[in-house]
Amino acid sequence: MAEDVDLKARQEALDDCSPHQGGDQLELREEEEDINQSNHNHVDSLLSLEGYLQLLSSQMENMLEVSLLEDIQVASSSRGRDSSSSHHNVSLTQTLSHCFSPCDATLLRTDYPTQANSEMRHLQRQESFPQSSSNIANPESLLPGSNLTGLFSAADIRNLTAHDDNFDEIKLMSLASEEGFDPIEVSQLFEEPGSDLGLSLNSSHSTTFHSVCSEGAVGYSNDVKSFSSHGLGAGGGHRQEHSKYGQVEYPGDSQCSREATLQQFLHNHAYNQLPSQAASTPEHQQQMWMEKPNEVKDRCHNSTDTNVSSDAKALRIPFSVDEIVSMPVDSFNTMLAKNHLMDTQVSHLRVIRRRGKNKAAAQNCRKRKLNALLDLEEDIRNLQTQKESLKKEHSQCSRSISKMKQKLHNLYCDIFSRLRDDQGRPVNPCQCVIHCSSGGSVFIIPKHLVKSEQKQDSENEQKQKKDG
DNA sequence: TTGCAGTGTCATACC
DNA sequence: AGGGTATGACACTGC
Repeated sequence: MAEDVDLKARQEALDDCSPHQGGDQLELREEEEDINQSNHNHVDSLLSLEGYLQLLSSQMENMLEVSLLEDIQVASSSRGRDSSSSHHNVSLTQTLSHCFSPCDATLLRTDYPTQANSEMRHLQRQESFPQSSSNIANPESLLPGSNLTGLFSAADIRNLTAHDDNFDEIKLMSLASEEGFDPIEVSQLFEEPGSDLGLSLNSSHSTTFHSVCSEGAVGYSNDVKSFSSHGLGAGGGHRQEHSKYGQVEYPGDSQCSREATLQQFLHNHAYNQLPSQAASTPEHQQQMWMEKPNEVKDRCHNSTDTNVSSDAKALRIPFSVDEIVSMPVDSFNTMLAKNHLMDTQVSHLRVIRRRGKNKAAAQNCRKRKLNALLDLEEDIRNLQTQKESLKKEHSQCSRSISKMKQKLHNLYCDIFSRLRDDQGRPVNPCQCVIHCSSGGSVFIIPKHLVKSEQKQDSENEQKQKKDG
Protein backbone atom coordinates (compact mmCIF):
# COMPACT_ATOMS: atom_id res chain seq x y z
CA MET A 1 0.00 0.00 0.00
CA ALA A 2 2.86 2.36 0.79
CA GLU A 3 4.25 1.45 -2.56
CA ASP A 4 0.98 2.44 -4.17
CA VAL A 5 0.98 5.82 -2.52
CA ASP A 6 4.58 6.41 -3.39
CA LEU A 7 4.02 5.45 -6.99
CA LYS A 8 0.94 7.60 -7.33
CA ALA A 9 2.73 10.56 -5.80
CA ARG A 10 5.54 10.08 -8.25
CA GLN A 11 3.16 9.75 -11.11
CA GLU A 12 1.36 12.91 -10.11
CA ALA A 13 4.64 14.75 -9.90
CA LEU A 14 5.61 13.48 -13.30
CA ASP A 15 2.22 14.37 -14.64
CA ASP A 16 2.69 17.91 -13.46
CA CYS A 17 5.91 18.10 -15.40
CA SER A 18 4.54 16.46 -18.50
CA PRO A 19 0.87 17.06 -19.26
CA HIS A 20 0.76 14.37 -21.95
CA GLN A 21 1.48 11.43 -19.73
CA GLY A 22 -2.09 10.61 -18.73
CA GLY A 23 -2.14 7.51 -20.89
CA ASP A 24 1.12 6.23 -19.50
CA GLN A 25 -0.08 6.76 -16.00
CA LEU A 26 -3.28 4.89 -16.66
CA GLU A 27 -1.44 1.94 -18.16
CA LEU A 28 0.95 1.83 -15.27
CA ARG A 29 -1.90 1.92 -12.81
CA GLU A 30 -3.65 -0.89 -14.61
CA GLU A 31 -0.53 -2.94 -14.65
CA GLU A 32 0.05 -2.18 -11.02
CA GLU A 33 -3.47 -3.16 -10.11
CA ASP A 34 -3.12 -6.37 -12.05
CA ILE A 35 0.07 -7.24 -10.27
CA ASN A 36 -1.37 -6.38 -6.90
CA GLN A 37 -4.39 -8.50 -7.61
CA SER A 38 -2.18 -11.35 -8.71
CA ASN A 39 -0.20 -11.01 -5.52
CA HIS A 40 -3.33 -11.14 -3.47
CA ASN A 41 -4.71 -14.09 -5.36
CA HIS A 42 -1.59 -16.14 -4.97
CA VAL A 43 -0.72 -15.65 -1.36
CA ASP A 44 -2.50 -18.89 -0.62
CA SER A 45 -0.74 -20.53 -3.50
CA LEU A 46 2.61 -19.58 -2.08
CA LEU A 47 1.69 -21.01 1.28
CA SER A 48 0.56 -24.30 -0.20
CA LEU A 49 3.68 -24.48 -2.32
CA GLU A 50 5.77 -24.52 0.81
CA GLY A 51 3.95 -27.58 2.01
CA TYR A 52 4.36 -29.20 -1.35
CA LEU A 53 8.12 -28.83 -1.24
CA GLN A 54 8.13 -30.37 2.21
CA LEU A 55 6.03 -33.21 0.91
CA LEU A 56 8.50 -33.86 -1.89
CA SER A 57 11.37 -33.98 0.54
CA SER A 58 9.53 -36.41 2.79
CA GLN A 59 8.38 -38.75 0.04
CA MET A 60 11.71 -40.49 -0.11
CA GLU A 61 11.41 -41.18 3.58
CA ASN A 62 7.91 -42.49 3.08
CA MET A 63 9.12 -44.90 0.42
CA LEU A 64 11.65 -46.28 2.84
CA GLU A 65 9.00 -46.48 5.51
CA VAL A 66 6.82 -48.55 3.23
CA SER A 67 9.30 -51.37 3.04
CA LEU A 68 10.09 -51.01 6.69
CA LEU A 69 6.43 -51.27 7.62
CA GLU A 70 6.13 -54.38 5.52
CA ASP A 71 8.75 -56.07 7.60
CA ILE A 72 7.23 -54.80 10.79
CA GLN A 73 3.86 -56.07 9.74
CA VAL A 74 5.13 -59.55 9.14
CA ALA A 75 7.25 -59.43 12.24
CA SER A 76 4.18 -58.61 14.26
CA SER A 77 2.32 -61.59 12.82
CA SER A 78 5.12 -63.97 13.63
CA ARG A 79 5.79 -62.50 17.02
CA GLY A 80 3.15 -64.57 18.73
CA ARG A 81 4.55 -67.79 17.34
CA ASP A 82 8.24 -67.43 17.39
CA SER A 83 9.82 -64.31 18.64
CA SER A 84 13.23 -65.36 17.50
CA SER A 85 12.39 -65.95 13.86
CA SER A 86 13.80 -62.79 12.46
CA HIS A 87 14.93 -64.62 9.36
CA HIS A 88 11.36 -65.62 8.90
CA ASN A 89 10.34 -62.04 8.56
CA VAL A 90 12.58 -61.57 5.60
CA SER A 91 11.32 -64.59 3.79
CA LEU A 92 7.74 -63.77 4.49
CA THR A 93 8.17 -60.27 3.29
CA GLN A 94 9.71 -61.53 0.13
CA THR A 95 6.84 -63.91 -0.32
CA LEU A 96 4.32 -61.19 0.25
CA SER A 97 6.02 -58.83 -2.06
CA HIS A 98 5.52 -61.31 -4.87
CA CYS A 99 1.96 -61.97 -3.95
CA PHE A 100 0.35 -60.09 -6.82
CA SER A 101 2.70 -60.71 -9.63
CA PRO A 102 1.04 -61.78 -12.86
CA CYS A 103 3.18 -64.87 -12.85
CA ASP A 104 1.91 -65.79 -9.43
CA ALA A 105 -1.66 -65.27 -10.45
CA THR A 106 -1.16 -67.50 -13.44
CA LEU A 107 0.27 -70.20 -11.26
CA LEU A 108 -2.73 -69.97 -9.02
CA ARG A 109 -4.94 -70.59 -11.96
CA THR A 110 -3.09 -73.67 -13.00
CA ASP A 111 -3.28 -75.02 -9.50
CA TYR A 112 -7.01 -75.07 -9.34
CA PRO A 113 -7.75 -78.53 -10.75
CA THR A 114 -5.50 -80.16 -8.22
CA GLN A 115 -7.90 -79.30 -5.43
CA ALA A 116 -10.64 -81.80 -4.91
CA ASN A 117 -11.66 -82.15 -1.31
CA SER A 118 -14.95 -80.38 -0.82
CA GLU A 119 -14.64 -80.19 2.91
CA MET A 120 -11.31 -78.57 2.57
CA ARG A 121 -12.84 -76.20 0.10
CA HIS A 122 -15.50 -75.24 2.58
CA LEU A 123 -12.94 -74.68 5.25
CA GLN A 124 -10.81 -72.68 2.88
CA ARG A 125 -13.76 -70.62 1.83
CA GLN A 126 -14.30 -69.78 5.42
CA GLU A 127 -10.70 -68.84 5.58
CA SER A 128 -10.96 -66.71 2.50
CA PHE A 129 -13.32 -64.21 3.97
CA PRO A 130 -11.20 -63.28 6.92
CA GLN A 131 -8.32 -62.91 4.58
CA SER A 132 -10.26 -60.72 2.31
CA SER A 133 -11.87 -58.62 4.92
CA SER A 134 -8.93 -58.67 7.17
CA ASN A 135 -7.17 -55.51 8.22
CA ILE A 136 -8.43 -55.57 11.69
CA ALA A 137 -7.16 -52.94 13.94
CA ASN A 138 -9.19 -53.90 16.88
CA PRO A 139 -9.60 -57.61 17.54
CA GLU A 140 -12.79 -57.08 19.43
CA SER A 141 -14.41 -55.55 16.43
CA LEU A 142 -14.26 -58.65 14.33
CA LEU A 143 -17.87 -59.56 14.63
CA PRO A 144 -20.53 -58.60 17.06
CA GLY A 145 -21.48 -62.19 17.43
CA SER A 146 -18.08 -63.76 17.57
CA ASN A 147 -16.42 -63.75 20.88
CA LEU A 148 -12.73 -63.53 20.26
CA THR A 149 -12.10 -62.66 23.80
CA GLY A 150 -13.25 -66.11 24.64
CA LEU A 151 -10.04 -67.42 23.23
CA PHE A 152 -7.85 -64.51 24.10
CA SER A 153 -8.56 -61.87 26.63
CA ALA A 154 -8.95 -58.39 25.31
CA ALA A 155 -5.89 -57.37 27.27
CA ASP A 156 -3.85 -60.10 25.65
CA ILE A 157 -4.95 -59.10 22.22
CA ARG A 158 -4.31 -55.47 22.93
CA ASN A 159 -0.88 -56.36 24.15
CA LEU A 160 -0.31 -58.17 20.93
CA THR A 161 -1.39 -55.19 18.92
CA ALA A 162 0.36 -52.72 21.14
CA HIS A 163 3.73 -53.82 19.85
CA ASP A 164 2.92 -52.50 16.50
CA ASP A 165 0.33 -50.44 14.79
CA ASN A 166 0.06 -53.16 12.20
CA PHE A 167 -1.99 -55.67 14.00
CA ASP A 168 -1.75 -59.22 12.77
CA GLU A 169 -4.97 -59.39 10.88
CA ILE A 170 -4.26 -62.83 9.48
CA LYS A 171 -4.05 -64.56 12.76
CA LEU A 172 -7.13 -62.92 14.15
CA MET A 173 -9.11 -63.78 11.10
CA SER A 174 -8.11 -67.35 11.47
CA LEU A 175 -9.38 -67.20 15.01
CA ALA A 176 -12.57 -65.68 13.80
CA SER A 177 -13.19 -68.53 11.42
CA GLU A 178 -12.44 -71.01 14.13
CA GLU A 179 -15.23 -69.43 16.09
CA GLY A 180 -17.72 -70.52 13.47
CA PHE A 181 -17.58 -67.34 11.49
CA ASP A 182 -19.39 -67.70 8.20
CA PRO A 183 -18.29 -65.07 5.71
CA ILE A 184 -20.98 -65.80 3.20
CA GLU A 185 -23.64 -65.33 5.81
CA VAL A 186 -22.18 -62.04 6.75
CA SER A 187 -21.85 -60.90 3.18
CA GLN A 188 -25.46 -61.81 2.58
CA LEU A 189 -26.49 -60.17 5.79
CA PHE A 190 -25.13 -56.87 4.64
CA GLU A 191 -25.94 -57.18 1.00
CA GLU A 192 -28.29 -54.34 0.24
CA PRO A 193 -30.12 -53.56 -2.96
CA GLY A 194 -28.93 -50.48 -4.71
CA SER A 195 -25.54 -50.51 -3.20
CA ASP A 196 -22.57 -49.53 -5.23
CA LEU A 197 -21.52 -52.79 -6.81
CA GLY A 198 -20.60 -54.11 -3.46
CA LEU A 199 -17.38 -52.26 -3.40
CA SER A 200 -17.05 -49.43 -0.99
CA LEU A 201 -20.62 -49.44 0.11
CA ASN A 202 -20.99 -53.04 0.98
CA SER A 203 -17.62 -53.19 2.46
CA SER A 204 -18.56 -50.39 4.70
CA HIS A 205 -20.71 -52.64 6.74
CA SER A 206 -17.76 -54.47 7.94
CA THR A 207 -16.23 -53.37 11.15
CA THR A 208 -12.94 -54.69 10.01
CA PHE A 209 -10.10 -52.31 9.66
CA HIS A 210 -6.98 -52.29 7.67
CA SER A 211 -3.74 -52.69 9.29
CA VAL A 212 -1.50 -49.85 8.42
CA CYS A 213 -0.69 -50.43 4.82
CA SER A 214 1.79 -47.68 4.26
CA GLU A 215 -0.77 -45.55 2.57
CA GLY A 216 -0.21 -41.85 2.86
CA ALA A 217 1.39 -39.79 0.17
CA VAL A 218 2.33 -41.88 -2.76
CA GLY A 219 3.15 -39.03 -5.01
CA TYR A 220 2.24 -39.54 -8.60
CA SER A 221 3.74 -42.93 -9.00
CA ASN A 222 1.33 -45.47 -10.26
CA ASP A 223 3.61 -48.36 -10.93
CA VAL A 224 3.11 -51.94 -9.99
CA LYS A 225 5.31 -51.76 -6.96
CA SER A 226 3.21 -49.01 -5.60
CA PHE A 227 0.10 -51.10 -5.82
CA SER A 228 1.77 -54.15 -4.46
CA SER A 229 3.12 -52.43 -1.44
CA HIS A 230 -0.25 -50.98 -0.69
CA GLY A 231 -1.79 -54.35 -1.05
CA LEU A 232 0.34 -55.94 1.58
CA GLY A 233 -2.22 -55.58 4.27
CA ALA A 234 -4.85 -57.82 2.81
CA GLY A 235 -2.75 -59.48 0.18
CA GLY A 236 -0.10 -60.61 2.58
CA GLY A 237 -2.58 -62.29 4.82
CA HIS A 238 -4.22 -63.86 1.88
CA ARG A 239 -1.03 -65.34 0.67
CA GLN A 240 -0.14 -66.65 4.02
CA GLU A 241 -3.36 -68.58 4.32
CA HIS A 242 -2.76 -70.00 0.90
CA SER A 243 0.42 -71.50 2.08
CA LYS A 244 -1.40 -72.93 5.04
CA TYR A 245 -4.34 -74.54 3.34
CA GLY A 246 -3.57 -74.46 -0.32
CA GLN A 247 -5.97 -72.86 -2.71
CA VAL A 248 -9.02 -71.23 -1.34
CA GLU A 249 -11.10 -71.22 -4.46
CA TYR A 250 -11.19 -73.28 -7.60
CA PRO A 251 -11.98 -72.40 -11.13
CA GLY A 252 -14.08 -75.48 -11.39
CA ASP A 253 -16.30 -74.23 -8.57
CA SER A 254 -19.67 -72.88 -9.33
CA GLN A 255 -19.99 -69.27 -10.33
CA CYS A 256 -21.84 -68.86 -7.09
CA SER A 257 -18.90 -69.70 -4.93
CA ARG A 258 -16.70 -67.61 -7.14
CA GLU A 259 -19.09 -64.77 -6.70
CA ALA A 260 -19.09 -65.33 -2.98
CA THR A 261 -15.35 -65.06 -2.91
CA LEU A 262 -15.56 -61.96 -5.00
CA GLN A 263 -18.03 -60.42 -2.63
CA GLN A 264 -15.86 -61.32 0.28
CA PHE A 265 -12.93 -59.54 -1.21
CA LEU A 266 -14.95 -56.65 -2.36
CA HIS A 267 -16.18 -56.17 1.14
CA ASN A 268 -12.76 -55.20 2.27
CA HIS A 269 -12.66 -51.43 2.01
CA ALA A 270 -12.35 -50.23 5.55
CA TYR A 271 -9.96 -47.45 6.26
CA ASN A 272 -6.76 -48.45 7.82
CA GLN A 273 -6.88 -47.52 11.42
CA LEU A 274 -4.67 -47.91 14.37
CA PRO A 275 -5.91 -50.10 17.16
CA SER A 276 -6.45 -47.13 19.36
CA GLN A 277 -8.59 -45.50 16.71
CA ALA A 278 -10.72 -48.51 15.97
CA ALA A 279 -14.00 -49.28 17.60
CA SER A 280 -13.17 -50.47 21.03
CA THR A 281 -16.44 -51.01 22.79
CA PRO A 282 -19.04 -53.57 21.82
CA GLU A 283 -21.59 -50.79 21.56
CA HIS A 284 -19.42 -48.93 19.16
CA GLN A 285 -18.83 -52.06 17.17
CA GLN A 286 -22.52 -52.67 16.98
CA GLN A 287 -23.06 -49.13 15.89
CA MET A 288 -20.47 -49.52 13.20
CA TRP A 289 -22.11 -52.67 11.96
CA MET A 290 -25.47 -50.99 11.83
CA GLU A 291 -24.27 -47.94 9.97
CA LYS A 292 -25.83 -47.24 6.61
CA PRO A 293 -23.61 -47.68 3.60
CA ASN A 294 -23.50 -44.01 2.75
CA GLU A 295 -22.46 -43.13 6.25
CA VAL A 296 -19.43 -45.32 6.22
CA LYS A 297 -18.75 -45.38 2.51
CA ASP A 298 -16.23 -42.64 2.47
CA ARG A 299 -14.43 -44.04 5.42
CA CYS A 300 -13.17 -46.72 3.14
CA HIS A 301 -11.45 -44.73 0.47
CA ASN A 302 -7.83 -45.03 1.31
CA SER A 303 -7.71 -48.77 1.47
CA THR A 304 -8.82 -49.37 -2.05
CA ASP A 305 -5.37 -50.12 -3.34
CA THR A 306 -5.29 -53.01 -0.98
CA ASN A 307 -8.74 -54.15 -1.78
CA VAL A 308 -8.66 -53.92 -5.52
CA SER A 309 -5.55 -56.04 -5.39
CA SER A 310 -7.52 -58.57 -3.43
CA ASP A 311 -10.36 -58.23 -5.87
CA ALA A 312 -8.16 -59.14 -8.77
CA LYS A 313 -6.66 -61.97 -6.83
CA ALA A 314 -10.06 -63.26 -5.81
CA LEU A 315 -11.12 -63.29 -9.42
CA ARG A 316 -8.02 -65.24 -10.37
CA ILE A 317 -7.24 -62.69 -12.97
CA PRO A 318 -3.70 -63.19 -14.23
CA PHE A 319 -3.07 -59.47 -14.18
CA SER A 320 -2.14 -57.11 -11.47
CA VAL A 321 -4.45 -54.27 -10.61
CA ASP A 322 -2.02 -51.90 -12.17
CA GLU A 323 -2.15 -53.85 -15.39
CA ILE A 324 -5.92 -53.95 -15.24
CA VAL A 325 -5.92 -50.20 -14.96
CA SER A 326 -3.24 -49.43 -17.49
CA MET A 327 -3.90 -52.02 -20.17
CA PRO A 328 -5.64 -50.84 -23.36
CA VAL A 329 -9.36 -51.23 -23.44
CA ASP A 330 -9.13 -53.91 -26.10
CA SER A 331 -6.79 -55.99 -23.98
CA PHE A 332 -9.01 -55.42 -21.01
CA ASN A 333 -12.07 -56.62 -22.87
CA THR A 334 -10.16 -59.61 -24.18
CA MET A 335 -9.06 -60.46 -20.68
CA LEU A 336 -12.64 -60.23 -19.46
CA ALA A 337 -13.81 -62.51 -22.22
CA LYS A 338 -11.09 -65.06 -21.66
CA ASN A 339 -11.85 -65.40 -17.98
CA HIS A 340 -15.55 -66.13 -18.52
CA LEU A 341 -16.64 -63.86 -15.76
CA MET A 342 -20.14 -63.13 -14.63
CA ASP A 343 -21.68 -59.78 -15.33
CA THR A 344 -21.23 -58.64 -11.78
CA GLN A 345 -17.61 -59.69 -11.84
CA VAL A 346 -17.08 -57.82 -15.07
CA SER A 347 -18.71 -54.76 -13.64
CA HIS A 348 -16.55 -55.06 -10.55
CA LEU A 349 -13.44 -55.21 -12.64
CA ARG A 350 -14.62 -52.24 -14.65
CA VAL A 351 -15.12 -50.35 -11.42
CA ILE A 352 -11.61 -51.28 -10.37
CA ARG A 353 -10.31 -50.08 -13.70
CA ARG A 354 -12.33 -46.89 -13.61
CA ARG A 355 -11.22 -46.07 -10.09
CA GLY A 356 -7.62 -46.72 -10.95
CA LYS A 357 -7.89 -44.49 -13.97
CA ASN A 358 -9.61 -41.80 -12.01
CA LYS A 359 -7.09 -42.04 -9.24
CA ALA A 360 -4.29 -41.41 -11.70
CA ALA A 361 -6.31 -38.64 -13.27
CA ALA A 362 -6.82 -37.00 -9.92
CA GLN A 363 -3.13 -37.20 -9.22
CA ASN A 364 -2.35 -35.68 -12.60
CA CYS A 365 -4.94 -33.03 -12.05
CA ARG A 366 -3.43 -32.06 -8.74
CA LYS A 367 0.02 -32.13 -10.23
CA ARG A 368 -1.13 -29.80 -12.98
CA LYS A 369 -2.67 -27.52 -10.42
CA LEU A 370 0.58 -27.30 -8.53
CA ASN A 371 2.51 -26.70 -11.74
CA ALA A 372 0.04 -24.01 -12.69
CA LEU A 373 0.58 -22.38 -9.33
CA LEU A 374 4.33 -22.56 -9.81
CA ASP A 375 3.97 -21.00 -13.26
CA LEU A 376 1.77 -18.26 -11.87
CA GLU A 377 4.29 -17.59 -9.18
CA GLU A 378 6.99 -17.26 -11.80
CA ASP A 379 4.70 -14.98 -13.79
CA ILE A 380 4.31 -12.80 -10.73
CA ARG A 381 8.07 -12.54 -10.37
CA ASN A 382 8.48 -11.73 -14.05
CA LEU A 383 5.75 -9.11 -13.94
CA GLN A 384 7.26 -7.52 -10.88
CA THR A 385 10.61 -7.33 -12.65
CA GLN A 386 8.92 -5.91 -15.71
CA LYS A 387 7.08 -3.40 -13.58
CA GLU A 388 10.30 -2.18 -12.01
CA SER A 389 11.86 -1.88 -15.45
CA LEU A 390 8.88 0.07 -16.76
CA LYS A 391 8.98 2.38 -13.77
CA LYS A 392 12.63 3.14 -14.43
CA GLU A 393 11.93 3.75 -18.09
CA HIS A 394 8.99 5.93 -17.18
CA SER A 395 11.05 8.13 -14.88
CA GLN A 396 13.77 8.41 -17.50
CA CYS A 397 11.22 9.53 -20.09
CA SER A 398 9.79 12.05 -17.66
CA ARG A 399 13.20 13.50 -17.02
CA SER A 400 13.86 13.73 -20.76
CA ILE A 401 10.54 15.47 -21.34
CA SER A 402 11.25 17.94 -18.58
CA LYS A 403 14.63 18.72 -20.08
CA MET A 404 13.13 19.20 -23.54
CA LYS A 405 10.41 21.42 -22.12
CA GLN A 406 13.01 23.52 -20.41
CA LYS A 407 15.04 23.76 -23.62
CA LEU A 408 11.92 24.73 -25.56
CA HIS A 409 11.09 27.38 -23.03
CA ASN A 410 14.59 28.79 -23.19
CA LEU A 411 14.47 28.76 -26.98
CA TYR A 412 11.12 30.52 -26.90
CA CYS A 413 12.46 33.20 -24.66
CA ASP A 414 15.56 33.56 -26.79
CA ILE A 415 13.54 33.93 -29.98
CA PHE A 416 11.15 36.49 -28.52
CA SER A 417 14.00 38.47 -27.04
CA ARG A 418 15.35 38.95 -30.54
CA LEU A 419 12.04 39.59 -32.26
CA ARG A 420 10.93 43.12 -33.06
CA ASP A 421 7.62 44.34 -34.42
CA ASP A 422 7.10 46.78 -37.31
CA GLN A 423 7.92 49.68 -35.12
CA GLY A 424 11.10 48.10 -33.74
CA ARG A 425 9.63 47.32 -30.35
CA PRO A 426 10.26 43.91 -28.69
CA VAL A 427 7.46 41.39 -29.07
CA ASN A 428 5.63 40.41 -25.90
CA PRO A 429 5.76 36.57 -25.59
CA CYS A 430 2.57 36.64 -23.55
CA GLN A 431 0.60 38.13 -26.45
CA CYS A 432 2.07 36.22 -29.38
CA VAL A 433 2.94 32.62 -30.19
CA ILE A 434 5.28 31.03 -32.69
CA HIS A 435 3.35 29.04 -35.23
CA CYS A 436 4.96 26.52 -37.55
CA SER A 437 3.01 25.70 -40.69
CA SER A 438 3.03 22.35 -42.44
CA GLY A 439 5.09 23.90 -45.21
CA GLY A 440 7.93 24.71 -42.84
CA SER A 441 7.20 28.45 -42.61
CA VAL A 442 7.35 30.12 -39.20
CA PHE A 443 4.92 32.87 -38.20
CA ILE A 444 4.51 35.05 -35.19
CA ILE A 445 0.78 35.18 -34.49
CA PRO A 446 -1.12 37.11 -31.85
CA LYS A 447 -2.65 34.73 -29.31
CA HIS A 448 -6.22 35.98 -29.75
CA LEU A 449 -6.06 35.01 -33.42
CA VAL A 450 -4.81 31.57 -32.53
CA LYS A 451 -7.70 31.13 -30.07
CA SER A 452 -10.29 32.20 -32.61
CA GLU A 453 -8.76 29.86 -35.19
CA GLN A 454 -8.84 27.04 -32.70
CA LYS A 455 -12.51 27.75 -31.98
CA GLN A 456 -13.30 27.65 -35.67
CA ASP A 457 -11.36 24.46 -36.10
CA SER A 458 -13.18 22.77 -33.24
CA GLU A 459 -16.53 23.95 -34.59
CA ASN A 460 -15.68 22.55 -37.99
CA GLU A 461 -14.68 19.25 -36.46
CA GLN A 462 -17.96 19.03 -34.58
CA LYS A 463 -19.89 19.77 -37.74
CA GLN A 464 -17.98 17.11 -39.61
CA LYS A 465 -18.70 14.60 -36.86
CA LYS A 466 -22.38 15.44 -36.96
CA ASP A 467 -22.46 15.14 -40.73
CA GLY A 468 -20.43 11.97 -40.65
C1' DT B 1 -9.15 -30.33 19.85
C1' DT B 2 -8.65 -27.88 15.65
C1' DG B 3 -6.80 -26.88 11.25
C1' DC B 4 -4.45 -28.21 7.24
C1' DA B 5 -2.51 -30.94 3.52
C1' DG B 6 -2.76 -35.11 1.05
C1' DT B 7 -5.49 -38.69 -0.79
C1' DG B 8 -9.17 -41.62 -2.96
C1' DT B 9 -13.58 -41.59 -4.71
C1' DC B 10 -17.75 -39.91 -6.87
C1' DA B 11 -20.40 -37.09 -9.99
C1' DT B 12 -20.38 -34.59 -13.88
C1' DA B 13 -19.00 -32.47 -18.09
C1' DC B 14 -16.43 -32.84 -22.01
C1' DC B 15 -13.74 -35.11 -25.70
C1' DA C 1 -22.49 -45.12 -27.35
C1' DG C 2 -18.74 -46.27 -24.64
C1' DG C 3 -14.49 -45.23 -22.68
C1' DG C 4 -11.07 -41.87 -21.15
C1' DT C 5 -9.95 -37.49 -19.07
C1' DA C 6 -10.44 -33.35 -16.19
C1' DT C 7 -12.02 -31.32 -12.23
C1' DG C 8 -14.90 -29.76 -8.24
C1' DA C 9 -16.61 -31.59 -4.12
C1' DC C 10 -16.59 -34.54 -0.32
C1' DA C 11 -14.95 -37.45 3.42
C1' DC C 12 -11.26 -39.28 5.61
C1' DT C 13 -6.42 -39.75 7.65
C1' DG C 14 -2.23 -38.27 9.62
C1' DC C 15 0.38 -34.63 11.33
